[in-house]
Amino acid sequence: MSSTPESIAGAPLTQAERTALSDRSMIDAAIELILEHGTEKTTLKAIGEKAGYSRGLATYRFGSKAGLYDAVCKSISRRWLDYLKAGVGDKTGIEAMGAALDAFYKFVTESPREARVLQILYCGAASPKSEYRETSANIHQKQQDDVADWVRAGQAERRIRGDVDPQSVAAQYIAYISGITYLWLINPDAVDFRKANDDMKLHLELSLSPEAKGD
Amino acid sequence: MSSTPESIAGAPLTQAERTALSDRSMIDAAIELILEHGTEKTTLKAIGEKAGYSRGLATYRFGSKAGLYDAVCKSISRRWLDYLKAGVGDKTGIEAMGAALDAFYKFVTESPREARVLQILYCGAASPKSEYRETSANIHQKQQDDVADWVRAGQAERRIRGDVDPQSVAAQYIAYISGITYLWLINPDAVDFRKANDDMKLHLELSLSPEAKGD
DNA sequence: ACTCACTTGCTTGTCGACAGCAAGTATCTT
DNA sequence: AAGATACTTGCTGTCGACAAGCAAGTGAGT
Repeated sequence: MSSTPESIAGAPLTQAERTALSDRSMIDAAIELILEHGTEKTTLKAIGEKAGYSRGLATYRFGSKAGLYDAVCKSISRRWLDYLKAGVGDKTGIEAMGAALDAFYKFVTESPREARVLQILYCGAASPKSEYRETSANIHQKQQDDVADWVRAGQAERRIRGDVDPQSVAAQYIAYISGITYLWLINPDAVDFRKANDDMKLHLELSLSPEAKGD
Repeated sequence: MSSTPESIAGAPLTQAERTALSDRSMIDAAIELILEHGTEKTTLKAIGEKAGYSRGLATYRFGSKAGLYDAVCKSISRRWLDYLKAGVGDKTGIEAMGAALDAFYKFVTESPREARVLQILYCGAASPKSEYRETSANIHQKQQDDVADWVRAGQAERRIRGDVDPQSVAAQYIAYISGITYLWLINPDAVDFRKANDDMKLHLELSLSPEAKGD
């Protein structure tokens, strides 16, 4: 009976390859199932079996349901950061903020499933005793700090008015993205991402550019 | 043996009064427990017993855990709408949007527990099969429509530039409130609500008022 | 105003499903 | 071959849900 799952295709896998494969499979299965049933109604048994393993592997590997969701969260976040990096490059100021909105739109349209699941997980992190709350808080904090840096750089180049507080602008910007994604999640038809982002870009221009009244 | 829970205080209660009392008690208990443990780790047994009843009453009365959370969501929403009405009155345009931000700040500072729980419940509504998703979607949609009306009224009075789309501005505005509340929830120290709202008001002024360049 | 049939509020017994754990088996590694 | 590591299976306590039962409230007929 040499037809173990791995050896069917030929060469046997190393231990490292086996764990990498089962990790990937279970994270993918989790994404699929969260999309369909949400985080609460998705069971570890369903995840393990959909990935082609036993009901117990997910717990064994990730320690707990929250541990698995934390891994999924980090996995999708990495993908999103790739989009972000590719879109923004080393732009700064209003330009960077506009490019990030475009990157986000691209992420949502090209990988809507990942985007949805990421937002669902972020929402789960809002619960008082969520075990991956730190993960969400750190990601949001880092993104907010990056935006604040863009604003500061823009101010240094005199392309953003000097009397705005970078941290506050960044908070507002991140809040918009988080909020619009939530609205899209609970009522996809009610949100026109393209239009909302274009309007946001216009408003950023109007409220941040130094040419306007004041400053 | 006339010392039933109700008759201790004197007059016996009517059926309607009894349900009103137990409903209220259970909703209050749920708010308390959600604050402490989140929605998932709060049990119906704990809610019923904290309210002074049996483990089974919550299920019996609200049908399911989701049914109870739906009731809590609606209960807190009503309170928030009171704040909103009192703060905005019949203002319109940018003024109304500023007043709503002030009302929201007041709600968050005066009833932080309710505000937190409401946001936690909204987050729970993001899950694909959440049974109170409709409730959240409706509330957000209605608020967005109200804001759009303020914008239209402001445009009619020539106090808001005519070339912005009311629906889009409203979406952006609601997204900001939703997003900043989420950020506050997962990391309360990182959000200065007062400052963020003041900045938001300034940016609304800059991007919506017709005196600026263009239009 | 008393009572008896009926309704409604609430509790308790029970069940299937779940997350998590520990002990066991199969597969790699040296 | 023998140890290490990937994975499975047996088990337990707890959960939400349901249904049957109990107790308190209600109202029509006398």
